Amino acid sequence: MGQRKSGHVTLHDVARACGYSVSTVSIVLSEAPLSQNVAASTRTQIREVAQRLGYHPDAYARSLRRRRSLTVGVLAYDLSDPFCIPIVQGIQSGLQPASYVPLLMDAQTQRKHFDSYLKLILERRAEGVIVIASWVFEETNLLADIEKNHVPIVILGRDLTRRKISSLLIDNETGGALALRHLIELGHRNIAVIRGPEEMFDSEPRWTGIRRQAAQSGIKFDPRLTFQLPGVLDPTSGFEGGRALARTMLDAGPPFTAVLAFDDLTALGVMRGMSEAGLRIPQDCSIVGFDDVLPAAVATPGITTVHQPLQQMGLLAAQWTLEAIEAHEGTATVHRHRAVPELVVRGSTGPPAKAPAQRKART
Amino acid sequence: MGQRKSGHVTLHDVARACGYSVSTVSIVLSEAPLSQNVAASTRTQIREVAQRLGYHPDAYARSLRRRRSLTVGVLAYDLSDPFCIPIVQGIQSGLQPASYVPLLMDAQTQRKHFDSYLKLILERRAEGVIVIASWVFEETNLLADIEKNHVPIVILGRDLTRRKISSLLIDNETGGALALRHLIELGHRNIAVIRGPEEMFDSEPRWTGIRRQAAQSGIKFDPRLTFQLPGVLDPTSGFEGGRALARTMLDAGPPFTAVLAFDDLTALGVMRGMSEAGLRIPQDCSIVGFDDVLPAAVATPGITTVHQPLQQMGLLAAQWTLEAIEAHEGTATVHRHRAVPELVVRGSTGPPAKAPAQRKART
DNA sequence: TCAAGTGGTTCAAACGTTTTAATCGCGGCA
DNA sequence: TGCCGCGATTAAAACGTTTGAACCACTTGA
Repeated sequence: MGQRKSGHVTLHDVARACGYSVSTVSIVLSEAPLSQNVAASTRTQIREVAQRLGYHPDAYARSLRRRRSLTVGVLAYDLSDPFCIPIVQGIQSGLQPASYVPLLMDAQTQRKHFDSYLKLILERRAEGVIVIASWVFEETNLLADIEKNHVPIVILGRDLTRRKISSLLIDNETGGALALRHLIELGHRNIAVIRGPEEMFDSEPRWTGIRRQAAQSGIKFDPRLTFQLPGVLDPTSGFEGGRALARTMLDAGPPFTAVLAFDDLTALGVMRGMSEAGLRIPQDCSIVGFDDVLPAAVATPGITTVHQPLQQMGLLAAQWTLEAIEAHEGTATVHRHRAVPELVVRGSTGPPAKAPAQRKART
Repeated sequence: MGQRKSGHVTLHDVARACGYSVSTVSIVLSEAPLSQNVAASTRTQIREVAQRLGYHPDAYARSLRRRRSLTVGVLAYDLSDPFCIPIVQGIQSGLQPASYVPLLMDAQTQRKHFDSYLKLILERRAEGVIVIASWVFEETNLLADIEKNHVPIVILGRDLTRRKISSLLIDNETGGALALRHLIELGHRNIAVIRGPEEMFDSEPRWTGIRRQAAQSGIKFDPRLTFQLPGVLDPTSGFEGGRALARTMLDAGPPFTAVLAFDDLTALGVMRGMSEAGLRIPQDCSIVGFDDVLPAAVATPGITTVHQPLQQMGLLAAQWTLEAIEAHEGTATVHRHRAVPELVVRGSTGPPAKAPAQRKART
């Protein structure tokens, strides 16, 4: 057809094809206020031609001129962690009504990706940035660049309010306490604990909450039954870690009737490990997880866990971002919110066995 | 500082700050061939100032001028389906080396999103489009628009080669046959089957493969043990469907020793349902899934399933796209590939029980 | 008759880059 | 002396839009 060098149909093409000027066509197709002055016949004609040629406005040219990208960068540390998905969906639905679009980037737990995607988001002139950071996220100096360019940031999973960055957190302490309390209320006293890896921000506060609750209930943890996951590479390593630790704790001595796992994948790993050792869940040993991700919900028995309102958190993050964009240069308030966790009781927990957990069969 | 109306630092700002012209600065910062002619001292000075001001080139202006966006649109039908994630990761790693960036959109199984995101991808001048379509994907006329604008498309999960669109498929027939054969080899004869919902493209060929294998092995399915999942809303509905059907099949008569489920989530649902009825997996009933998604791998027992090389498929899709972009207007070959499925045997299958499955306890 | 609308349409400048062609001072060469 | 080449830098046009201001041919009110 009448295509030019570039493969795309432009305003020019449409203008030429219907005999009007570029301006008129633009006014009509972008439904500018002025389009009321354009004769109705002209309007329909232009629209018709545009449709026929398959015209779509060039977002680059448009954003350049309008100086708005209607884009919010979303940087997730790893999409293959089921934890991220509901958050992203929440963000998406929060952005929707303002007709903003997420520019979604998956860092795949690699620092270099993290940096380059942050740069990319900046170059694409996202009007705001939302970072989902459960780890990897060390204070890049790119953050400084983002601030220099006056792009508002919201961070999920980490408190950076002291750096004037709105932060959205899970109340890990309360969550940890909640999980432990549940076990205690069921009657468990000898409880094995698996702490998260050092690199994760969630590990420490969760452990703090657990100890707080333990102290409050007059419970002591046997150090021989307190473990720590090694550094994480990918989300499934939590599973393998839990599985391995299950054997360790069965082999290495002291009796216990329940396991408090760092997160759901770890809990699932423990469940597998226990099962391989011939134990039944929850009759021989109760297991609690954390996060309430999909695999925990659809396992059998379902994993009792601490639910986090991930979707709402995503939504809120989106709203904060939009608000900050709106405020523009103005007084962008720095928010902080701790989402309240909720215990979800499923089949993996029950009253303690009379005889404490011990290996029943060999694999 | 010396900021203008727009919050962003521009080439102009840098030029003014260091006393050189915009051209020189551009040449240096974009490392154009000409930059060899620029005095070394000038170069370092410019770089230094740019760094200090936090300059990042405007992707909009740049792409507009260069007429390249270095972007490939990726439209997933639903990111919350764990099925999508490995594909997306594959795509990402396939795009990486060519320094293309995925523009990732999640249609969330909503038709309207699908359309508007496809439009958006077009407007953002993605140089190629990859569609992950297990359903919802009816022939939008937007597809025609994409073609009019000469943007190459690759589609995953559907054969559209007759419309000259490169298509990447799972060999559902072989996969279905594989799953059934496994059960037969274990000695199962009375097998319940759960077919996929009509709306999904995978349902029919998978069922065809199953019947082919059945005929070949001289097996007949009892129509009272052949079910179909109702239309799907979200990925978890497969779970609920399976759970409900487990009860149905136990209640409604004929004996069976194994269940062939449409996909992993359904299989997990069946497992839950069976367990609630007091049956043990695999002793009392074997279960096979399809897809090999994360929840199936980390459940206990692990779900025996048909693995699909999702990541490689994503990679391949990315490579095809890049190739088509490269060819540009030229002879873009239309590819078709059927990925070969592979059986993954886990704990959910075993030899048939002496006594066929039947309800043991009430919930 | 003239000024002031009015409805319909267009000019032209801008947005922030990239890139081709030009500019400029200067030493060397014939 | 005039010309060339050279190294360093810059002017200006283009990419596809949007938009305030202008334009034009009318009509209308005074």
